[in-house]
Amino acid sequence: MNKPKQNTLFVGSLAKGLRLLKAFDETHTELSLAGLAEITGLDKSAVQRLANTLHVEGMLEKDPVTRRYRPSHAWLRLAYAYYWSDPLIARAMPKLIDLAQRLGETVNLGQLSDEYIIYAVRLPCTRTHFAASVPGRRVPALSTSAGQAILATHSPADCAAAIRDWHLHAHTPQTTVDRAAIAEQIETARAEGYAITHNQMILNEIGIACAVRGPDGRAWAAVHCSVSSHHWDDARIRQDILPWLQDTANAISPQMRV
Amino acid sequence: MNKPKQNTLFVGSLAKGLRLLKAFDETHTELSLAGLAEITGLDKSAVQRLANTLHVEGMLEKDPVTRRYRPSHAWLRLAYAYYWSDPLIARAMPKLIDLAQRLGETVNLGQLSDEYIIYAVRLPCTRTHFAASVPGRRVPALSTSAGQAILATHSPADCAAAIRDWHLHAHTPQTTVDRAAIAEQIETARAEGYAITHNQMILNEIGIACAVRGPDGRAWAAVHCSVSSHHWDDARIRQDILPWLQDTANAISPQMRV
DNA sequence: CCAAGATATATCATATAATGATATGTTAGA
DNA sequence: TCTAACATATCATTATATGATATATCTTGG
Repeated sequence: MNKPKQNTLFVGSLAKGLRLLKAFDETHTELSLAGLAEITGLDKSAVQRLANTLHVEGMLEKDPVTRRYRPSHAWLRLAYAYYWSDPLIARAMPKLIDLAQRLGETVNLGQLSDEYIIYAVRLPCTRTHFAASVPGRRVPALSTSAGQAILATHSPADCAAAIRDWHLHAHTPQTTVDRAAIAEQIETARAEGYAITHNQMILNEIGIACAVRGPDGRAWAAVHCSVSSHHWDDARIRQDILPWLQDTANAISPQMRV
Repeated sequence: MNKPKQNTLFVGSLAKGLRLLKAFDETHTELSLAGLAEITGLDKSAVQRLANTLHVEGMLEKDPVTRRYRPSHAWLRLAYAYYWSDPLIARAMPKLIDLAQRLGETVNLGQLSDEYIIYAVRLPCTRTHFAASVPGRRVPALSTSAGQAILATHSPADCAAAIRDWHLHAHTPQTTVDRAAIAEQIETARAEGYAITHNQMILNEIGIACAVRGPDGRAWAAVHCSVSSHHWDDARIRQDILPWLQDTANAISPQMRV
């Protein structure tokens, strides 16, 4: 039917099965066969067989009464395997815990994943919206302080390309969609060594981030702190949060050769 | 070749692909083709095709130099989808955050998953071992305070069957492997309304848990707190932790019909 | 309460697409 | 440099996934 990839070492049935898994997100928390068929673009029969297989294999929960499918606990186990596989997580975790306790504010570890920042670790210290309290959320990198702090460590060329090409999405009316303005913010971040954003993902939210640099000086992750503008202003953030944040980011960064 | 399940609505290729995903865990953080073949029991060619497919579809990262495969960020996104799909998580999260802040100790939400407790939410407030700081870990239910608190809400028959049949694993030299002793502990939990365990997963660790009951009175989840026996004894736990823990568990439990 | 529409489940002949053996290319270690 | 282990590529074969269709079941509105 569709032949999107190279042949003979690409197993289409497996790829289709993965489409079912990826169909679930914030807005699709449980799906019927028909719903799955619509989202994935697969025909009824295929969805039936694939969903049944995933159910038998423990990857999909099935409500016996509504017959709808939901993600299973296996999805959490995969995340657990991820955490062990990424050495950065193990190095960062104890320091992030200390930081969160010291600040009393929500602390995150954001990682660059293509054009997006994915929050791999979240340590919420205060009630926030749900999306900010569970790991795995993915948001456009340009709109986040973490993304800006990371990009500020990349070469000017890579950085410019990112500012030009990467996706943007106005989560709030005040989300910065002007790419020139974003370029300026990143330049500031390059000069100052940290990034601050306002009202990007949600109103009255201030994000502040310091990059976790690799041995070559470039960063692929950032320590990030999210606070409410009701309780904090930029001056106090710079005074009471920034120093600890920078220390933590530096401590996580692997030692450079002297 | 192998025909383990019913036919015609079971897609073998998809099931095999899932075997590759499940091959990764604490001890297998990155795997070569040969390693994957060994763990999954699939032949070289199958592993080659399936791994390539998972890589192309973004489910496996591939180190260009070692040619080894690792879990990708997509695994975290699946967890994110899970969190949205489980209504208990949304209800529990803000209350767990409050509890963790109040206690200053690590707070977890454990859910019963077959014979195991899977820690869906972890809010570490103090440095612990890595396994206890990231969500998704699965441990035998009988060995955890969360599992005992949950089982104590089930019918005596179900409870007895669980104590008889469920898997046990001695994570420490002091892990309780005597099923009669576990039965007693669960009876105590039934009477007291909470469960306490010592040195089950790691030495010098005290676990305390209160069940989150459903509308029918039975529980499938528990709020759990893990503290060090160096800093806490049972008396102080009962006085300074237990009341808050119980309040939180009750607040998460859906209202019963009056 | 019943009928109509939607949705889930089951069946089956057909050819596509997965299979696994083999061959070639590449890396790492002695 | 040679050798062993591993990764990648190729290909004929048929087993396996496919999707159309038929039946059962649930849901909804009159």
